[in-house]
Amino acid sequence: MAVAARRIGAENSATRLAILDACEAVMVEEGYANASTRRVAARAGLKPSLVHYYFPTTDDLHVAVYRRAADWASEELAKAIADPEPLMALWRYTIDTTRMALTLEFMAMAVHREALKAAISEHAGESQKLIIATIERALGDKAKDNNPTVLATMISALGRSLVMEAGIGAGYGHEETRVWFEGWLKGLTAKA
Amino acid sequence: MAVAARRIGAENSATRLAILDACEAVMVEEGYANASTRRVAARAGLKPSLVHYYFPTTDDLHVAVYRRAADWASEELAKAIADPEPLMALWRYTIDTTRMALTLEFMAMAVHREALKAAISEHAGESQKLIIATIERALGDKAKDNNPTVLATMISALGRSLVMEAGIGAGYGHEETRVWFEGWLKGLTAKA
Amino acid sequence: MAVAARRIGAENSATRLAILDACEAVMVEEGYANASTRRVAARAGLKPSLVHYYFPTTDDLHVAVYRRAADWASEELAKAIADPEPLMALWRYTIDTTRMALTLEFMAMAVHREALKAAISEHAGESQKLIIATIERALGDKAKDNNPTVLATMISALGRSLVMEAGIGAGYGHEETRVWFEGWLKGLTAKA
Amino acid sequence: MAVAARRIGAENSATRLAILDACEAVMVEEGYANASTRRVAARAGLKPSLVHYYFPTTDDLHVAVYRRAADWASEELAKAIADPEPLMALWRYTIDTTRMALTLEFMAMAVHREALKAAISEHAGESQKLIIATIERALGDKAKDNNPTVLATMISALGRSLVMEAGIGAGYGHEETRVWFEGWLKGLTAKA
DNA sequence: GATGAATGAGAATTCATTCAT
DNA sequence: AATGAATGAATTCTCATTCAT
Repeated sequence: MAVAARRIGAENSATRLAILDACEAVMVEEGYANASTRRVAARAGLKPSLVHYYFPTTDDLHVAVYRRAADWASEELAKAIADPEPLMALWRYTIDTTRMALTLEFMAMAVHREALKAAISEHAGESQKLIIATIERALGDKAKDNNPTVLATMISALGRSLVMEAGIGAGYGHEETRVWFEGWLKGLTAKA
Repeated sequence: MAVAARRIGAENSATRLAILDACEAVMVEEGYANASTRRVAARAGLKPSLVHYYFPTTDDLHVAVYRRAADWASEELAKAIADPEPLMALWRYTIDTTRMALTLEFMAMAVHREALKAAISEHAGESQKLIIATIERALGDKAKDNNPTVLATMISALGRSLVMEAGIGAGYGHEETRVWFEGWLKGLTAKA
Repeated sequence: MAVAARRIGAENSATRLAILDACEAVMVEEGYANASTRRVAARAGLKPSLVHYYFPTTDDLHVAVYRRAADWASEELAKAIADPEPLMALWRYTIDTTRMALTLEFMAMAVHREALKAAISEHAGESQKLIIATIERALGDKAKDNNPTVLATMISALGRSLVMEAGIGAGYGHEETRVWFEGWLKGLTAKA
Repeated sequence: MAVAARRIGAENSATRLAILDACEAVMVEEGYANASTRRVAARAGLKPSLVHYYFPTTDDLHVAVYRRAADWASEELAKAIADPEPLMALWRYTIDTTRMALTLEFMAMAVHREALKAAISEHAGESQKLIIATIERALGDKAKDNNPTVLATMISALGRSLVMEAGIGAGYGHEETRVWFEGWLKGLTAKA
């Protein structure tokens, strides 16, 4: 678009943040399909027009919410990596329900939205590499017997599934698996 | 299943099936949020009123699509279980992209829709039990070293993640994991 | 679009015609830029949604109004051509203020709207050919001294200008020109 | 002109001129209906507020654009009149596509806008008188056989029609008429 | 079994305009 | 001289749903 880049005021104006918060809340509670500018505005106690003032298109809003969430996630990941027990910290980071619920909402949305696809894909790749490197470090010698890439993927996959099924109330056997997996993870680190 | 069929017209009228097909296609291609009765009608080349004639509410339609998909999935699962190599068949069943893409769409939708939550939860539970039993049988003695419940959950989790990330174009390290996991699965079965 | 052609009921349902009438009126009185579905609905005493039911997009509505007007114009032209004094009848047809005001509105609109451009272009070409043929016939021998194509173009050009400037309240010298031109036209026919 | 200038800031500040240029461009390319302050601002690479700073209301902006265009036109007309071959120069001035396209846009707009109606009407009257006087002078004795007022009106009418139809891609027979008319005009002047 | 008509709600934008700084 | 914030009104369009035939 030819439009002069509409950087609205401070990237961190209180209003802007309120809108992002509201949108995030609506997404988690009612699903991405319901995160309309109207609903978000209502949730934030603002006029719909104001939402459009800060985020010209609904897509812009969604992407902005994603970016902020992704940035937070990166920070959390950085902390986890710095933990004395990085594997367990990684696992806790992965099954953090609140964050993961939002992530899953974005993943569902992204399947049909190019703008998000790109953003998520990039962030996911970076995180994944970081995680693999951390696991490698954490395992030390044991990395030979336990492929870090495989382990990283397993952790994400399992974490996602647990949160996902908790969301639908399904999940027969998940508690049992969680317990077993945590025990196994601890075993890995303990001897390492 | 708990949901009462609010269907009108023959259960298997060609029109009814065409509507279900169209709805499924829209869901996979454009996401559940876009599976409106109008879009589905357009896709099927039918009038919107006709869709409402068969499925009074949009929810009825979505649930009907889910029910049919779940029934198909159950049949596929039954076949997999009967396979001479049940573990590998289970794995192939799990990572069947087309089916899984639809399933993921339903899972995303269900988080915010009670009617589906119940339906999915029930079906998932039944499948899971069947899968666990199959794994137990397939492993025989080895079931002691490889908890079948954990294995079942791992298979689903990994399968879902692979399909999910393929959908977004993300997935660093997934191919490597898939290869490793299939090898490991084969190893299990080979000796079993 | 994949949508099943949405032929709404009888091409001549009363409602449909009321909408076309209202749109035409708004266009003439407030200009094409104000012929919004809302305004048209208000004018017709109908709900805006109903307008969209009959004309999915605003463009569809505008084009439909144009087509009807063009059909009417063709009929009027046919009558004029059949008149015992075709040249004068043609002139009267050309400076029919009501019709011409609408035509001018469409021409202004068409400059920036492809769908209309094509429709107008086609209709104008057909009419022009008919008019030229008529003039040729009316002039008989005199066609040698008065190029029918030129005359046809002059008649349209002058007619348009007169109506146009009457609309703006400008038009110094137009009355004088009109009188002179009509006298000249009469002279042509008289001797012919 | 009658309309009071509601201008703020220097009459010729670069910004003000940039806004006028942008508005003119939008009008020609997208039509007056799309010459909103926002679109104009975007086109000029400026903030919408700035446009309102220079032109409090949208109408002010449109009128200012018209005024400038009218002034330019008057200058061009003056040059044409001073030409050794004033009739041909007048004709070239009339069918200058760029200028005429803008004029037609204003005429279409003026039909429904009082402020413009007055401005255009006044300017058109002045120009017309000037043109008639010029033709009278150019024709000399021949003015008896070729009514200058009629000729002036013919020239405008034909010029407008040619540009108008070129804009819509219509115009069967227009080229032929143009050639004939130019020949005729030359004939008039040659012998004069 | 099917469909046309109608409606109210909601969604995404766009816009002109005001105001405080 | 310029601009960010805010707002209310309009606009186009989509949707689910109801109803009468």
